[in-house]
Amino acid sequence: MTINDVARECGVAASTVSRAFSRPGRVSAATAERIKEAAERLGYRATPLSLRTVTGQTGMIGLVVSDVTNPVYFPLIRGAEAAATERDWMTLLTDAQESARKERDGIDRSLTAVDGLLLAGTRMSDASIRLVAQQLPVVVCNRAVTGVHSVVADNARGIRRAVEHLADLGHTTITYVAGPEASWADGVRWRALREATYELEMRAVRVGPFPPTVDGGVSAVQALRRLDPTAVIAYNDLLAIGLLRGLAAAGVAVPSDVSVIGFDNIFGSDFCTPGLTTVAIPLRGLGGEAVARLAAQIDGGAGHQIRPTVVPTRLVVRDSTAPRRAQHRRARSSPPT
Amino acid sequence: MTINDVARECGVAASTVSRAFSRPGRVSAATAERIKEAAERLGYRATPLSLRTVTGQTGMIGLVVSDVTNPVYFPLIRGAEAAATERDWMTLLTDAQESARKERDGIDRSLTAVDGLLLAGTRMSDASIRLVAQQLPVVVCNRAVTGVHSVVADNARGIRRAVEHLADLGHTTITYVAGPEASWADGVRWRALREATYELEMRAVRVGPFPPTVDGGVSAVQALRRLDPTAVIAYNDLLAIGLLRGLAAAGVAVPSDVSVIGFDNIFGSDFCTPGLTTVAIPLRGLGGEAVARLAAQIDGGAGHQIRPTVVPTRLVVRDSTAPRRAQHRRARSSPPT
DNA sequence: CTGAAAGCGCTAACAT
DNA sequence: ATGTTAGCGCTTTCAG
Repeated sequence: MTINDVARECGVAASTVSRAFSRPGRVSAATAERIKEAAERLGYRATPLSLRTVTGQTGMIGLVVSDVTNPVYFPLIRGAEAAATERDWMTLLTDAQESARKERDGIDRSLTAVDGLLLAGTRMSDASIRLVAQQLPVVVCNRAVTGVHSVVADNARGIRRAVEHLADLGHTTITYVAGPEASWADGVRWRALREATYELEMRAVRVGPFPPTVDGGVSAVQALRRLDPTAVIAYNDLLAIGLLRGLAAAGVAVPSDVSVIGFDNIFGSDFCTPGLTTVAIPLRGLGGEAVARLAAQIDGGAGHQIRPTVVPTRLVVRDSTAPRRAQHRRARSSPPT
Repeated sequence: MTINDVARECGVAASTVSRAFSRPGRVSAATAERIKEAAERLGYRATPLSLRTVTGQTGMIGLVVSDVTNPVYFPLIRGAEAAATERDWMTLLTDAQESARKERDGIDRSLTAVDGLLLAGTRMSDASIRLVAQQLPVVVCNRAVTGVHSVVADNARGIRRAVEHLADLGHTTITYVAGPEASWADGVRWRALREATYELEMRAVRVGPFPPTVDGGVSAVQALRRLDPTAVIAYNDLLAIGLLRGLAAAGVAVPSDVSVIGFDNIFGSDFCTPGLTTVAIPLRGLGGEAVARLAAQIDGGAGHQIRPTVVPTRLVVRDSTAPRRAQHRRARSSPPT
């Protein structure tokens, strides 16, 4: 069923059928009606991909995530999907599976298929990203790359809130459990932590890096125990949840022995034990915002301001944080109160 | 950069360039080399979407999920993604957002863009699915539809194992907390539960339906408390995790007062409290298998056996199941042992 | 308001 | 082994 079949059926030219669909108003109401009716009857469906050859547009955007399996992306994907659908775009999903090569390949293959690209959690270098952005509209999520449009969370403010919260609870030293070194967010969070602790006259300690997974968190506990911290902020919730498990297994009580704070407020951070105090990012909104920025580039052409869009963060206090324990926990035999 | 630019650069015909890429061996090694070099230099990239007009193929498959936010789909999406990439296909993702209309729309829009369609957790009627399957290759995940290719988990065996496990623990009555009525899996699981309990001379009780979400599970607790069950099997893990939370809030101890079993083994079922005993589905494999079946249809043409591919399930025993409590729990004031 | 014709990037006959 | 030609489904001039 092509546009020609519909045209023949209605006794009009193919171009008229085309106009009836893509240029409403440039065709008389009567014929437009007739055409739509015939199209419906014949079961004709527009083939947006044909446009690629003639207009250069495909009506699709690419979404490359570093790992579809990571719960952080759930709301982000949905937000992007919804915003794309609203603009009548379809979403081409690519899972990099935490592999730089797969990511590059996926981007390469997307390049000619999409009108724009969303990069979420990319592991590529800034230079590589800029190279891609030269070829088509790109928006990077949760990372700032000079010269490339991006949408980032207000990491610094989130960390600041977390540190203040711990300060209120009487903590004086905060241990940061670091995520991957290639992660832009990890750098920003650690820096913000140092600044905030400095201002509040606290101490900051860093351990890691660790893989940003539950298992990574479990394995981090060993390093942590030597430090015997009273307050920990983890790079993200996955790591924090792993910490919770590892600490429980080691007989360290959270939050009475040590307070733990995560980042992202992912699915599961509310029903782990204890419920995780964490910095929430409006990931859904972030995804939508990213698509909006992409749309601005695609429709509006080049230029505009290239400064990152910043979405706010907030601290969600649950049960993994508590006042600092009075004395040193070495006397493991001390009876519980 | 088109095929023509490369052709001009090399002093050959466009068709030769085309052949150099898509029909290796039908062009002399020397020219092939020359062409590839020039293409590289000019930054030419193949545009697979153009093929749609001439070959009818797009090199993309569609993946429609009822809710991208549901953790069950993550391994499935990844499995499908990986299998598709292996075959050099790209994945067009559509999120139905639990809305039948959005699902229909998404499918409609995919129809002309993809070579085949994977339906995961579809809410459509069997008839509608068959209608779609008439228009292009379709594989349904986790649901059997006569006349349509499908990949399903061995729900019955999973339930059977769960029931046996509870029987071993001395339980005599099992309460099933049902999921959505439109869900094929819900029907199958409940039926299997009835059969298994019948064989083992136990009793089966059903409550619900409830939305298959954590909140749904929390709200199900009210209905459950009237029944005062000793063993519960929930439609899925989301529901089961909600149950765990609701029961804890109501002061009912799991597993000593009541055993709870879920289904799916989703992310989070291991770190909720207590760890959830659940029936695991190899979702990743299921997604890969579904793509394989799709490939068989696309390449191999029509026909073949249309019987569902069945992937195995297994029971993962964690901490939410225990021997049946000795006496009736009404005396809420009885001291803990 | 509508038709005719050209052309998008590419491949598939059909020649040579 | 390679060039020529036609044509895929669609939009876009350009006429009328």
